[in-house]
Amino acid sequence: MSEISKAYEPEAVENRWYAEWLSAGCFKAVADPKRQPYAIMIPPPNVTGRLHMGHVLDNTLQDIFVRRARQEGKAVLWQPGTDHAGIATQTKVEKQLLESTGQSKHDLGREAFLEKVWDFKQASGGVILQQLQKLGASCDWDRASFTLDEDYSKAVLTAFVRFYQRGYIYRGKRMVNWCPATQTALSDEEVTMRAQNGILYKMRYELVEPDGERTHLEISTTRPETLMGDSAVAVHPEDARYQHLIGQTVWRPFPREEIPIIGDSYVDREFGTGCLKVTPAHDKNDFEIGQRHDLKLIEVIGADGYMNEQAGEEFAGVERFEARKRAAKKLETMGLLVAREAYENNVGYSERGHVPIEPRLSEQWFLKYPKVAAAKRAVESGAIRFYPDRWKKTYLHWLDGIQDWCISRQLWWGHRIPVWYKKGLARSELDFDNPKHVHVSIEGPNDPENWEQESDVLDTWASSYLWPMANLGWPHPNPEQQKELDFWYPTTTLVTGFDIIFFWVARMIMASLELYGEDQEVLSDAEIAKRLPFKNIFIHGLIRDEKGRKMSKSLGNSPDPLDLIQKFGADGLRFGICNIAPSGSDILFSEERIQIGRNFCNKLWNAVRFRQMSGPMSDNSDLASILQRLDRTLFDDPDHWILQRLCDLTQSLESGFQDYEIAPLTHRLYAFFWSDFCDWYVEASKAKLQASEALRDNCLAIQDLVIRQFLQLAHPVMPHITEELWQALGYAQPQTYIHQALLSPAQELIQSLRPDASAVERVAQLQTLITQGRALKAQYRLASKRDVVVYYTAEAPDQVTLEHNQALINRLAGFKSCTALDPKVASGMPATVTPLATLYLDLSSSLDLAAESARLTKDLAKLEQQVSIGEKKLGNEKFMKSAPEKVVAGARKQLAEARAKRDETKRLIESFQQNSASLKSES
RNA sequence: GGGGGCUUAGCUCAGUUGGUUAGAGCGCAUCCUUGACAUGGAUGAGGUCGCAGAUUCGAAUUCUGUAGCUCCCACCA
Repeated sequence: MSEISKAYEPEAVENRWYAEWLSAGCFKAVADPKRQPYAIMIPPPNVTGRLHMGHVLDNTLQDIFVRRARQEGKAVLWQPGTDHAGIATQTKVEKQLLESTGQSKHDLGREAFLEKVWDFKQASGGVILQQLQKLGASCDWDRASFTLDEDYSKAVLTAFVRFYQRGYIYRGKRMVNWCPATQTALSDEEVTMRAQNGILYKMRYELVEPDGERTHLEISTTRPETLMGDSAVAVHPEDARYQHLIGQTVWRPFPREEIPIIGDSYVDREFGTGCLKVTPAHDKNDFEIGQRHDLKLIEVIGADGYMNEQAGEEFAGVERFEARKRAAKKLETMGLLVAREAYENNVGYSERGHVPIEPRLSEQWFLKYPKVAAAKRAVESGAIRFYPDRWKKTYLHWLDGIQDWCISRQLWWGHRIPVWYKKGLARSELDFDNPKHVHVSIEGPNDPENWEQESDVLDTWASSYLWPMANLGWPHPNPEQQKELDFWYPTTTLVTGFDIIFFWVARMIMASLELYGEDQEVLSDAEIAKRLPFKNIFIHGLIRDEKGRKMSKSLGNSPDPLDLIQKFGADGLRFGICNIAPSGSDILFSEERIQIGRNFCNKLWNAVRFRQMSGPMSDNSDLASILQRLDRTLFDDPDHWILQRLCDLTQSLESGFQDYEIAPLTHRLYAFFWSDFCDWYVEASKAKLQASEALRDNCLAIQDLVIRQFLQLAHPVMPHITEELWQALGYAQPQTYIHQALLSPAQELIQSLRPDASAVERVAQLQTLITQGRALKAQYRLASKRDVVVYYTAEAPDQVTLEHNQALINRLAGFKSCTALDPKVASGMPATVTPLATLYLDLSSSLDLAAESARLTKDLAKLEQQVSIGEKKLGNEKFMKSAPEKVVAGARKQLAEARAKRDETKRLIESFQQNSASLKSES
C-alpha cells in the first residue's frame, strides 16, 4: 500500500503476495504432533482440464477451511493433485491425432499412442494447478500427486489384487452399458437417462400356425433395428388372451425364422398389446428373459454401433439409427407395420461419448462392493457427517440398491489391469482359479514371455477411490509417511459437489473401510473410525447460469474464471461466488451478481486508506500493544457499540465454521464492515478525529483493533487483500504473514474489551433517531443539506443522551444544530417521533401543513394498529402465563414505545390542524 | 414408480430451537460529486411468506392435505 490509489487494483497485489507465500513456504504441511491436525484432499481435477466455475467454488471453499484452520493454530495439509481422467483424456488425444495426422490409435499401436497421451499430459497437464494458484489456493504444491504416478499406480494395483484375492473382483460375461462412440464399457453411473421424442412402432409377427381368427401377434417396439436379433416373443404366462399360444411359434420377418412364443412374468399385460419381442443380445431385461428360457443370443449390432452380418446382407454395415428407419420401412413394405406413434421414452446416454449407449453383452471385470454395511454404519453412526445433513439420505439410499461395478474399460490410458493370461490358452478355456492359467499380481509373472496381460484398464474412479490414503503413502508408507498417516488420517473434511457422491465419495468410503488395515470381515465402530477416509463431507451445489442451465462449452455460458479474476480480482471472485452460494442447492451465476466482491474489496481498501489518512500509525504489531493504546475512560457510546459488534461477528463466524454453515459467512462480514463499521462507526469517528489528540488516538486505536480483527476474520475468503492491508497497517511481525497470527476467540475478545451494554443500547436508539431525522429532511428535499436547524423534545434521561451525543447526531444526520425546545413553541413544525425524542424541523420558509398532517395521519394509523396488537397481546392471560419473561418484557417495551409515539403523533396532528385553521382564518 | 429439495419484495436468496414492526444484495425512484470510497453516500417505493385446514396465547417457522416447479434413483417393450 505504498502508493495510495483511490481504487483497489488487485492484480499486482495478488500476484505479489501469492509469490511471496510460495517462496516463504507458507502452505507447507508439517505433521506437528503439538498441534491439532487438519487435512483436506483436493478432489483431483482432470489433469488436462481447465479451470471452470465449479472448480472456483469447490476450491475457494476448501481454501477458506484450511486458511481458517491455520489461523486456529492447526497443522494443515491441503493435498493437491490431478486425475488422469481415462475416457476424457484419451478421446481428446485421439481426436487431435485424427485431425493432425489422420491416424487412429490403432495405427499407432498401444505403446506409441500412450506416448502421445503422455506428451499431451506433459504439455497441458498441470495448467489447472497453476490456475488454482491464481485463485489463491493454498495447497502444499510440492505434494501434488497424479493418479498415474508410480507410487499411486502401485496403490491402485495393490487395491485391485487385494480385492481380487478377497473375492470382490471377478470377470464375467454380462450385459453392460456400451458406448459405441468411445467403444468401451461404462458403469451404470456413467449413463444418464434423457427423455427422447421417439416413435413407437407397432408391428405384427405372423403366427406360424394361425389360431382360429388370429393370424398374428401385434408387438410394439421403439427399436425395430433389433428385430433381426429377436429370438422369441414373450407374453405373460397368466394372460388369458395368449396363454394357450405359449409353446407355439411366430415368424420373425427378417431374417425370416421361426421363433418361439414364451411365457414370462416380466411381461406387463397392461402395456400395449401385452406381447413383447425378446432381443437377448441387445436389451438388459431381454437378456435375463433369454437366460431363463435358454434363448439364442443373436448379436446384430457391432461394437462400433453399426449393424453386422447377422443382421442380414441388407443391413450389414449400416449405422444403427439408419438401420432403424430402414427396418421400419421394410416392415411397411412387407405390410407388417401397423402404426407409427409419437412416443416419449428415456434413453441412456453415454456421459462422455454423448451418444445413446448400447446394452451389449461382453466380458468385463466387476467389483462387488465391499463393506457396504460398514459404509452405511459409518454415516448412520455419525462417524462421517454430511453437511448439509440431508445428503446422507441420498448416500444411504444409493447404497441400498447398488449392483456390482463394471471397473474395466476398453481404453489404453489408465491403470492396466494386473492380470495375465497364459499364452496358448483360449479365453474360454481359462480357469480363473488355476494360477497356471491366470496370474494376478502387482509385479506380474516371472516369465512374462509366456503370458499376455489383460488389455483393459481400470475405470478412473477405480483409482481415485484411494485418493486420501494413497496420497499419504498407503499401502507401503515409509517411516515419514507413516507419521503423516498417523497424524492426518482420517482426513478432516471432503469438499465436493453432490454430483459425485456415488462416483467418488461412497466408493472412497467403501474402499478405505476394506483396505485400510488388516483384512477383516466385520468392522467395529472403533475400527470404522480408524479407516474412514474423512470425517466430514461438505457438499455444495453446482454452478449454473442465471437461467438455471448447466454450464457448458456448447452453450457458451461458461465464463473463464481467469477473465473474472482479471475483472474482479481473485478475492473479489472468491467473495462473490461464496456470497451467492446458498447452502447446498444450485447456484445461479451471473457476472452482475459477483460484482459485490470487487466492490467490497474496494470498500475495504478505502476504509483502510482513510485510516491511514486520519492520523499517525502507532504500534500495531500485536493485539496487546493495541489494547494498551485504548483508554477506556475516553470511550463513548459508539466505541462500546462497535466493539460489541466486533465480538458478535467473531462469535457468529466461530459457530458458523463449527457447524459448516458457511453460506452466511460473506453476508456477516459484509454487513459488519460496510454498515456497522464504515457507515456508522467511521462516520461517527470523524468528529472525534478532529477533537483532542487523546480522543483521536483512542479512536484510532479502536479502528486499528477493529480492522485487525476484521482482516483476520475475512482473510480465509479474501486472502490477498487482507495480507496487503495487514502488512500495510503494521500488524505483521517481521517476516510473518497474516495467517500465522492466531485468531482471538470471541470469548477472549469480550473479556479484554468488555463493551458496555447500555452504551450499545443507546447507539441503537441514536441510529433510529438519526435515520428518522434524515428521513424527515428528505421529505422536505433537504437530504443533502447539512445546515438544517432541528429542535427536539425528550424525557429527562433521554435528553442527557442527546446532549452527550450532540456532535454525533449533527454530523451523521446533517443538522446545523439540534436543541431542546418547548413543545408549545414547536407546534406547527414538521416532526418525527423516535423512541428517544421527537424531532422538529425548522422550516423558515412556507410549509404545506395539510400534506404534513396527512403524512402524520398515515403514521398514526400504523401506530394505532401496533398499539392495539400490543394491548391485545398483553391483555391475553394465556400469553402472560405461557410466554417467557423475556418475550413479555419485549412486548411491554414495544407497547410503551408505540403508545408514546402514537400520543406524540396525535398531538402533532392536532397542532397542525390548529395551525392550519389559524392560517386560513388569517388569509 | 421411489426418494430429496424448493415455493418469502421485480430478480437472486436469508430467516437458527415457534416470540418484538419478516430481512439482505441487486434492480427501481428521488436527492447528493461534502476532504476514504460514484466499485460511493442518503432516503424511499415494493411482501396478506404457493393454497386450504389443524395445533398454539402466538405460525414464514410445527403438523395434515393440496397445487406448481426442480433434482436424484429406477424404468415398460
